[in-house]
Amino acid sequence: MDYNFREIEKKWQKEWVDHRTYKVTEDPNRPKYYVLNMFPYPSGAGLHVGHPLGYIASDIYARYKRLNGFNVLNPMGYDAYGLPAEQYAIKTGQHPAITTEQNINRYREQLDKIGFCFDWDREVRTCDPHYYHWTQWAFEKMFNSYYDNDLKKAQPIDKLIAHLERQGTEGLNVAQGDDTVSFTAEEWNAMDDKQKSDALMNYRIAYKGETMVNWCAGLGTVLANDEVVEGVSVRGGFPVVQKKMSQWCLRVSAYAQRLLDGLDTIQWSDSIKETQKNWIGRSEGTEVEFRVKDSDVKFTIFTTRADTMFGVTFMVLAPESDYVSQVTTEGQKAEVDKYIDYVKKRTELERMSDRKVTGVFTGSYAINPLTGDAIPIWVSEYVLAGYGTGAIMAVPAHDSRDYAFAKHFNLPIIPLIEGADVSEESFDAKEGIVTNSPCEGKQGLDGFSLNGLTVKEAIAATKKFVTEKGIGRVKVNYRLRDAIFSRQRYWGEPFPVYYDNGIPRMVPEECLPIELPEISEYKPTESGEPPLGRAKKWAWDTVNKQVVENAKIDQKTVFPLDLYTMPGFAGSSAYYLRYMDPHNEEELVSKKADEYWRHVDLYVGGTEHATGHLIYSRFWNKFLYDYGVSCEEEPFQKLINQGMIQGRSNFVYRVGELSTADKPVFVSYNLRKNYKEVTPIHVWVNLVKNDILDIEAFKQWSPEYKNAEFILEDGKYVCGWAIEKMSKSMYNVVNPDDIVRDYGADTLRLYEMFLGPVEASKPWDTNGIDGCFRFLKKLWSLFWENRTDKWLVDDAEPSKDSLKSVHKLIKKVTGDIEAFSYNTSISAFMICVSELGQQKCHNREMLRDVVILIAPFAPHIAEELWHQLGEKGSVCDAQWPKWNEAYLQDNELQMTVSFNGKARYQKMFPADASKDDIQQATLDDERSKKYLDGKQIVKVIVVPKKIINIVIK
RNA sequence: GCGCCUGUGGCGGAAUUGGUAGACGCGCUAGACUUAGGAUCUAGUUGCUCACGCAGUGCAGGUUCGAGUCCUGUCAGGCGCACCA
Repeated sequence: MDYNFREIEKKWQKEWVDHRTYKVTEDPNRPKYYVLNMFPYPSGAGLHVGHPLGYIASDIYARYKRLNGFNVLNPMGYDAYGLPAEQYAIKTGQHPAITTEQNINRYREQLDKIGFCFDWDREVRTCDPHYYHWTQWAFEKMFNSYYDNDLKKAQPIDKLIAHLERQGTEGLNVAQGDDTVSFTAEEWNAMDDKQKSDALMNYRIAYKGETMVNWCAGLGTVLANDEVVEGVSVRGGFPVVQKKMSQWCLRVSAYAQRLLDGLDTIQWSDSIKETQKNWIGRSEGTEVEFRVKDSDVKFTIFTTRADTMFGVTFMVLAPESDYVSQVTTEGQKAEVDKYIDYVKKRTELERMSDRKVTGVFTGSYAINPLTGDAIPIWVSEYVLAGYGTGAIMAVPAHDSRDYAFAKHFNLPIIPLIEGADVSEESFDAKEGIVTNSPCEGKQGLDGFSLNGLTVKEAIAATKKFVTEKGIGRVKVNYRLRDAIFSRQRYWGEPFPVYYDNGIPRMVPEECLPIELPEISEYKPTESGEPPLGRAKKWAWDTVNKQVVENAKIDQKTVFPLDLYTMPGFAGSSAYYLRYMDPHNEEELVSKKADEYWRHVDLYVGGTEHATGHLIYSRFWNKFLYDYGVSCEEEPFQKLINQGMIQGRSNFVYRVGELSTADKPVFVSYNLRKNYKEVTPIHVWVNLVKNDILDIEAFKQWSPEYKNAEFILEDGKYVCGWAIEKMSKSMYNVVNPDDIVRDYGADTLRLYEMFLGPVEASKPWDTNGIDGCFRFLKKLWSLFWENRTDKWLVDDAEPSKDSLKSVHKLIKKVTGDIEAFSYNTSISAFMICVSELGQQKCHNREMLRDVVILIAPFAPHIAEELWHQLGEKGSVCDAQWPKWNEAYLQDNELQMTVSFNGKARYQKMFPADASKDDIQQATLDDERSKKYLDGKQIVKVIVVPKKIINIVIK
């Protein structure tokens, strides 16, 4: 009987579906394990071989855990909202739901062929109202919450309102917007609804704010910071400008410290933790208040170099800063306005590509609180409005940006560190002894001086001094910005928000979900409203039927609904919780399910989500944790980042001087140097095997190659190759379906893992796949003799060698899977199977263990062999074998004898020989005499089981 | 500029705590069986050398009886952040 993978795989995939082999339910008697893949966005292109890499890796781990007695949750679903379906809809008028559904079906078909152990009963789709119900619900919960800095957790907004009613903003320590507002209880109580609503927006975790946003005209929508790279949109590469707009935002910044601290409690790679740390950007410094000369205006700056306060020679405000208008003098107003106008017109891209020194003097002076000096206040775009306070003190001697500015505008530079030469460039290092603080002949405030201290000491001393004097305070700043949460798009979750006289109100919880309406066209409206502006009738229906009735408001009133939709990361921020209890209509996840599954134990996905999804969902989960909805503060315990699979393109070489329009001539790779005009042309990789072109297939590939001629080497046409991104235009996309058809799913699974470490990026190269295919055939031939079709399995006593081979394998594979070192596991399988073959071992027990071990990697063949061995049930429910150390021991040890660290010869010893025996026997050995030869023995080092090193002089 | 990671044959990649570098696979070479081989099997395959041997993990040093592994410097490639005060 041959290894007929087509029949085997078809048969078992059907059995698994029929028997619900992978269905999982909460079972308090078994330990749980939660394996999760980042769910895919179902794109129209379908899967290529790179996509399943992570799924296979996690599938192996899930199966391994199950074989070890764990109750394993391994779900799959779809991140179904997204831009491509919507852009396709704009072009063709086809509803994105239809496109998405088609793509999902295609994905599912492809996934099913690979033999994953997903529990499809738990599938979720972010675009399903039963699912986004809970996305909207979480948003409402965030709207109705604020962040208490003392308790370090989210709290119901009612608690804050009660505080405001009692004592205003007095004694409040909460996360809030950039402008700290304060008012009394009387003032609060005197406010009308609209004013109160506006004031609360400053505290809500989900809030609507007038903020600087990344506006992408090309996409017609705003974008979050992680969706913009180098001034252009990640999707589409359109330019992005900064614009002030009223948008929904999430106060992610409130959780900055917890997001940072949480990283120490989870097992993620250093590089991704580092990326998140950078993104959060914690920076400890000092805030100092500067008074404006001849004015009541005061403003605050943030600095990490408090030690340099004696060297401040000018101040700089961000162009967007509110202080600009307050400090600009009449005489400078025209020039400042002109400058601000210029800055506004520049896109992010321009700002980044040309870093010109620009700026303008406001006409005002600030008073340095330590020296009493009056220093000019400037405006420049190099100071960012979004970071710190949007204002800085400039110390040109010790900051390169300030230095460039000072040189350009001829402002003074005072060096503050002994021996620092600032004639050519600034001295930015945070080291040295402080001088000129204050300068000779001058006096610091109350005699304050930093001279003679190290930089570190000076920073500490200044912090202490300004705090005591009440002119400053220690402050921690974060680079992490609040997430802009609304998009001017159609294909996303609608906001459960309606407007009552301009006041945003949440749709009552019992009316959720607010379903995405049908609209006639997917473009923005003529008046510039988002696409949902076209859904007037729907808005009326929804509001009246669902909201107004419920709120018992006059039926004739039509409240406008919010016309925005939520961004892509909304739906992916809590999907791991929903998988725990996907059909629950009452809550996001039941207490019981959540407390059983708790959190994802193993999360597998790409690094590209490091500063997006992986930050947002940690934030989202922490918020839900504060309310006890999620019982773990960190959602993803261990994270594995699978590498990207690049494409391996093949080329044919067209010879210009020999080709005509209807008869092109191609030269084989190694002969191309013999011709002058040789043009490489991408050729579809499916027409090439082991870099040899299938000439007939190539001729049929395209009409223009019908009459092609070939200059061959050794009777073959050899193609060139290159590593490129896997893409249609390079003709290097490899479809897993083709591999499954030609080699089977088990070979595909093995080969994807054998390519290299899961975490490494590597090119797909089908050339090596035969090795894995051969291995499975060899495994098969331990059971069946191909020629005679004879069943070989017997119950004869296994030899010592066979026991050793199999137990070595058990030990190796167990260790390797735990370490996600799948490629070395497969090597071990190859060695073991080849050893058993040589030993002619067909022992039932040995083979049974091998079948269980291979089951996570190649489940189909394992299941088939399992049944042929006469075992009952599925191999999935077998018990993972344990190795026996006794079988692994040798009765003889082969050790290497070296002299002065140089290996010389091999020597055999009894396994139980003592160190002294080994040492003596080695010194007595004839071969040793040659190297000893009258030299003195300094030391003998015996490394157990490995090496004897004799140090001689 | 700051931070992080990686450098091993023709290729993908192996090497517990420092202990015979190159496992395993691809490719290549030779042989066997074949009408045939892009099937299968066997043997070989880091380089130089007929050989004994010698050299060898980006480069230069260091620690050690012994370094791919540890330390210092340096070069190259990749990733993240970036006018963040």
